[in-house]
Amino acid sequence: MTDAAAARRPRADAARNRERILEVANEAFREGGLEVSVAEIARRAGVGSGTLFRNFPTKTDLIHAIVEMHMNQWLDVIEASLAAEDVGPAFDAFFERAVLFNYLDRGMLEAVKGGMLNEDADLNACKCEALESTNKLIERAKAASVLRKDLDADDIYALSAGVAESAHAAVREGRADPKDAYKRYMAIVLAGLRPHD
Amino acid sequence: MTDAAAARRPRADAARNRERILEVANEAFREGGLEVSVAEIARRAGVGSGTLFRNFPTKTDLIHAIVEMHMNQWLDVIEASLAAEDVGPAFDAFFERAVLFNYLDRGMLEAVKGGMLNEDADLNACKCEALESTNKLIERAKAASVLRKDLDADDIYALSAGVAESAHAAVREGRADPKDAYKRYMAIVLAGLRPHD
DNA sequence: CGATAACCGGAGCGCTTGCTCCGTTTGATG
DNA sequence: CATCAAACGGAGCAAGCGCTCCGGTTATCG
Repeated sequence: MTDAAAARRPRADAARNRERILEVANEAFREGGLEVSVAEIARRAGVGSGTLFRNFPTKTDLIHAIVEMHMNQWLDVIEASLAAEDVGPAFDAFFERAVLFNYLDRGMLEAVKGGMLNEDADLNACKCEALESTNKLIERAKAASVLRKDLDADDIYALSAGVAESAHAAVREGRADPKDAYKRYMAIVLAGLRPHD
Repeated sequence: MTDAAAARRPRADAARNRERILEVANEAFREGGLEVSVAEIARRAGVGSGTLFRNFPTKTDLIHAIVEMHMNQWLDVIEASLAAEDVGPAFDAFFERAVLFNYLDRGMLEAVKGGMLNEDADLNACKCEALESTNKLIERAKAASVLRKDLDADDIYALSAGVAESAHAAVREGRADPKDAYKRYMAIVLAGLRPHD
């Protein structure tokens, strides 16, 4: 077993290339969206397209790998939010991170919109876990009366994506500093999320 | 002059084809977004691609024609909203129409997002006129205390696009009737748009 | 009812994209 | 250091795109 594992350990340069491809692809998709060509990514990674396709037989496979990476990081975010003390600020901070998740990464936003999470079993499992944990957070927020009662995790994620899109629109028109363009719209939606009196 | 005008009047079949192409393209873009191919539109219109390109030398030209069509209709919507009596309901109804404008037409949403309005002089003029009229409506809403004071027309359009995207997300997850999926999210944003007490 | 100019359809061009194939190079191993 | 499977790079393929070109068709009008 140890032999087999050792024998199958990839060559050093191969491992380095794989990592570099993921790194570069992540950055490229974040800035340029999923339509960035595979050739472009290979070029930026200083690698032939053959090498790229050996690691990720399909462009979709490459995207999946990156999405999975982000999803796992996201699960940590949820966990951290669940560990916070004050429910009100915790929910607001969580919502801000959800908005930023969509706002800062064109690729992820497009991947989610394109329904990539639903077509892959692993990612779907990840997503279900995230939804479940998020719903815990949401129930607490409802109990603390900082959130309308007629909303669930899916709604919150849908709304966070919407805020990100609104902010993108404002930036596109050159009417806001890209650094915090999302904040005004987020504040509006957060206000709308409070229980009505 | 009459002779020249008459001589240049297009042939009956040509005019019919042009209209049919616009009709079909509008529908195709609405449902499938701007990435619908020109060949596909020609096919659906029962026309050769040569005919299509004679009427609209560029795919962009075709899109411009449709966008202009919708923009003119939109100017009427604004005018009608300005003519309404009760400011509060008028603003809410206007916002709903803005949301629907983005929600029901993938092509228009993408055209706006792609910055097509800013690159064309005619459309840009149309857009400026729309923004100006919309700001009148907004000032009235502010005066009637149904709208935060720190917002303008661009903000409202950005937010309406965001609501449409949120609704699209909900529909994509199969969690809402496409017919009125936008209503819940719109209500939330509208609540957030009220002046804070 | 010709004659003719306007109009038609679709084959085909050039380009880009995701992906494959294969001759060459290179890191690991005894 | 020699050996060789493993990994490399990039030329090349098929498919799809926007767009052009041209031989055939047809609406229009004297």
